[in-house]
Amino acid sequence: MARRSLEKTALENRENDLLRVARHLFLTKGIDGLTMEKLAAGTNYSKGTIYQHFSSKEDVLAALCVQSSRIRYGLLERATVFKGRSRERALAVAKADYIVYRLHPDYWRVEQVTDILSLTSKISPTRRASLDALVERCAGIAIGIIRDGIARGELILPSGLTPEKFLLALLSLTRGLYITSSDEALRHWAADDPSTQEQLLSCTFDGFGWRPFTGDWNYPETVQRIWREVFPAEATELGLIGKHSKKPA
Amino acid sequence: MARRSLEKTALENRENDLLRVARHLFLTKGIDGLTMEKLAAGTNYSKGTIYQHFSSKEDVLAALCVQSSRIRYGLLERATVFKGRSRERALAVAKADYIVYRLHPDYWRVEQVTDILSLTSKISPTRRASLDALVERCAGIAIGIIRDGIARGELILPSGLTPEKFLLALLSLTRGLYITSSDEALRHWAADDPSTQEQLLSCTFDGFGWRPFTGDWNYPETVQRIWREVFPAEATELGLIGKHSKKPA
DNA sequence: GCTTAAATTGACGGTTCGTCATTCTATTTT
DNA sequence: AAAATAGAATGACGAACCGTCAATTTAAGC
Repeated sequence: MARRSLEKTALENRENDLLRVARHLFLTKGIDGLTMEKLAAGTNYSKGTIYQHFSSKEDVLAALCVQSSRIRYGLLERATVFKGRSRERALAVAKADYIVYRLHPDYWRVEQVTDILSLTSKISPTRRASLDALVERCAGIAIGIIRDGIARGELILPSGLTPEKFLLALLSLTRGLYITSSDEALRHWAADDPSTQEQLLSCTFDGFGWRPFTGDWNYPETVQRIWREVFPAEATELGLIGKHSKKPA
Repeated sequence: MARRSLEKTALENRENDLLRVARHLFLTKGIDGLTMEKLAAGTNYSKGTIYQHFSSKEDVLAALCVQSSRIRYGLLERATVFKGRSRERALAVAKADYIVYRLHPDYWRVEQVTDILSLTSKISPTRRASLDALVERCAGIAIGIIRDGIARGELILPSGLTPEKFLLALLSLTRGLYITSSDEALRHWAADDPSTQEQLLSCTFDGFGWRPFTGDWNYPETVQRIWREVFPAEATELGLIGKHSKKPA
């Protein structure tokens, strides 16, 4: 049965090729620039072959989201093992999202667009299942840390607020901060610098009663530890860890 | 010159007709369901005529955003005259957004989609100018209230945080809460009930140091006042003001 | 070398966008 | 009233794209 069907790895390789080109097309030309024709032309496969991998153009986007979620999940798994208070670990989770945004802006944007356009119908069932499972697991990690904070008595949510609602607020903040191509005015002020995210997140954590509060803990040092201990490679790539590991003014 | 050109009101009426149908198409069938052909068929105008109003399909979306922004701006103007502490007025602004979301979900969704897809290029310049100006004015109202809070000493932002960044956080929260068609999981927990928004907003205001804090003020009463004094008609339409104006459990 | 089934292809039907030459309409001129 | 004219409306058309499928290619097995 050496050739009864295409070898598994060959299939996977081709799919990766296709997705790499798709990602590039999407990033450079936008969602309308990503067409099945161009995808075929850019990979030397025919359209028919592409449709053996993806059931539709939307399915291609979903496949990109799966890849993106895998990256995020990998980062989140590393973030969870960070030793520290629950709020420190939540900060590590936030940094994981920041890394996805900065190091994989193409993926970030794909997720944004796919999220907004409800293209559930044209995604192949198996891919939808994979994607749902991955998203669920990512959310589970965050919820887990929040629950842990509650269990340790470090996070005391106001009555009526569930961990899920709190997570929704945090996700909203993160996604809103890194929204691409919104009003120029706001974008201009928000910028991509990590300190803005840290400040806004600090205030939000404080507001929801997550101890230790901003004034009672050296969170800039926590951030440094996160970069060094959890995401050293990514920090280097982002230029956040130099020879002298001091935080620039 | 009675007929040198089509009368102004006639043109406007037709544009309103077109936009009403476009809105309906968009809401019921999604962005792909809104096509210029269907728009022509649904209004008994030909495609060529439609293209005298809108330079492209994206331009139609932008025109809908202009209408939406007008509605929002009208609500915001009313919110600003609310008598109370700065944080109370900020709450009124948040309720204005809630009204847009609940009473005009079609507009809300159009704004979401238009925001994400960067379709700046195909919008007619004059419409883009109108839209930018409106969005700017809406943001200006919110920024004004924030600045007022700072001036009165009721809001003390941490050093390094500007009013603009703070507003970005608030907008992110609002938009994130009312995001349509995201992960089913989170959507399910968040729901549309106003109390969730109020709770999350309260915590956020607290976290950013906006006095009086949640525990020091009767904000549920403020909410009641906002509905009664600022948005009575809308509250009735939403079923939030009944015969016995008590807040249901 | 022949058979056979899986893999690949690109032409095709169906849609949609945006244009533009043509047709229509109503006012102005003779 | 008839002709002239300019602005408004039309829909056929070219181009681009999606997703399909009959025809073709490829290579394994004998």
